[in-house]
Amino acid sequence: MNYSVSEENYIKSIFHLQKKEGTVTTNELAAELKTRPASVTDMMKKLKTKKLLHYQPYKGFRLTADGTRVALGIIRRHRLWEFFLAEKLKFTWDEVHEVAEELEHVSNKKLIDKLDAYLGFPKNDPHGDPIPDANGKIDPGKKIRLPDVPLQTLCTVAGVRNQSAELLELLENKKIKIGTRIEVRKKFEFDQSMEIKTGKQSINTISHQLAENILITYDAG
Amino acid sequence: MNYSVSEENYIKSIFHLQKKEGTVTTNELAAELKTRPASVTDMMKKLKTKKLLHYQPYKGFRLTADGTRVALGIIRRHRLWEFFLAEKLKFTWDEVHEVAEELEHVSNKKLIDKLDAYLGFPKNDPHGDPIPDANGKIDPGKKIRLPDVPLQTLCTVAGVRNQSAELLELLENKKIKIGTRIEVRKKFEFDQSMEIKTGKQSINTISHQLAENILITYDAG
DNA sequence: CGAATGATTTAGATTTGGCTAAATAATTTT
DNA sequence: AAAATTATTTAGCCAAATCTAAATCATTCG
Ligand SMILES: [Mn+2]
Ligand SMILES: [Mn+2]
Ligand SMILES: [Mn+2]
Ligand SMILES: [Mn+2]
Repeated sequence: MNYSVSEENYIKSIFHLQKKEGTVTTNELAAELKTRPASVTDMMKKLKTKKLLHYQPYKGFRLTADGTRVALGIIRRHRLWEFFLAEKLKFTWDEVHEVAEELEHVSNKKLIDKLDAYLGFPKNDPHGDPIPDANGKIDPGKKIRLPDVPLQTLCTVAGVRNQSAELLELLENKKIKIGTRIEVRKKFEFDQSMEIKTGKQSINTISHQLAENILITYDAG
Repeated sequence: MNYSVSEENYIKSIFHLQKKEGTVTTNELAAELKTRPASVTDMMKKLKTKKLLHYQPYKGFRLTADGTRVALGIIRRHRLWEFFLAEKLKFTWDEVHEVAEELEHVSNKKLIDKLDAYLGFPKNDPHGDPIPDANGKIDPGKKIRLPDVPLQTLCTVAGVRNQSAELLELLENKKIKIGTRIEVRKKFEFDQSMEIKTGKQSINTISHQLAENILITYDAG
């Protein structure tokens, strides 16, 4: 039940990559981790024997339920430290990630749970991303940024991250408001723009900047 | 200028061990780190090529000035985290060491200096040990526990760690009071008792419990 | 002094995580 | 449906940090 820094970095990357496509390829993961495809294959075999990964040679991979639980633990640590760094140590939001990248690997449960309590059980890190609780659950009513929603998942607009007139104008034009039902159909690698379906039928393309400012909740159930 | 977790653990252990005897032996260090003498020899060669160590085969080793600087950086990180864990996260003093043992290896200077500031530049960790400042200096007027003083180093009694009648009675009997000049002559492994010279000539043996409660400062210069 | 003893180093293996180059599988073109 | 291209895995190395067993150095004692 204890994983090396290297294993943890692989697990976390797989978790993030599979949000986009459901399955992760060797080359994608190698690029993300700045390593070589052959090294990825080696680690995949290892994580498979540890039952953290569904993996068939040549077919890509996905985390198992166990793997997902481990990933959420790492993400919890990462985001709690980011919150601490920004809130208490006065790092700016763009500096916290690099430091949290190291702190996340100190995996003492009592430390993290006490840190969580000390920080007042924050719901989101300084980038707006949700912080899993001690059981690895993300509050079901929790607001998530639209780019973090998996494809083909129906959800509901719950808020925006800033109140500028420019943003509100754009939202009005796209007919997106609190309560709008929304589903991401496709994400374009090139500029992170995405095709969404809102309401009953209308299909629309929105920029990454816009998507980042839309918060949603998953639908009940 | 960046060292592995393993290198750091070796460096820190050498620093602590050489306080007692000035020089450290292979077997001592192997016992301390729960590893084998052969592994120690390998690492000593490596630290020597990095100029952190004075080392002649069969002759034991000592940190160089560079090695000492590195050691003080690790000790600074360790003790600041211990202070944080006790003061902010409400760990008890006997729980902090184990967690700090991991956190000390996250060596981001900005992180540590901001943590120091956030904590209000504490002078001592929860065990009473002094915390080196950002330059690796221990406040020259800082109070150190007598067991942490190297052998044959003249220093001055500056305080005690508790005010119980029992302690004061013993101190009076041994003729130790604030301002007494004191020098540790010998430490006995068996019970950590030590032979000290106080004032002009009197040689005396004191227990570890007593020594731990005597705080000293180094003499000027 | 010269053996015996104990401490230390050397030699040779092992594990983990990484790399390059070559082989093989899958997909896309023609 | 081949051929060409791209993706992935295999094979063979390497470096760091460990270990065990054997060799060597240093010290002590008869
Ligand atoms: Mn990381
Ligand atoms: Mn973040
Ligand atoms: Mn450590
Ligand atoms: Mn301490």
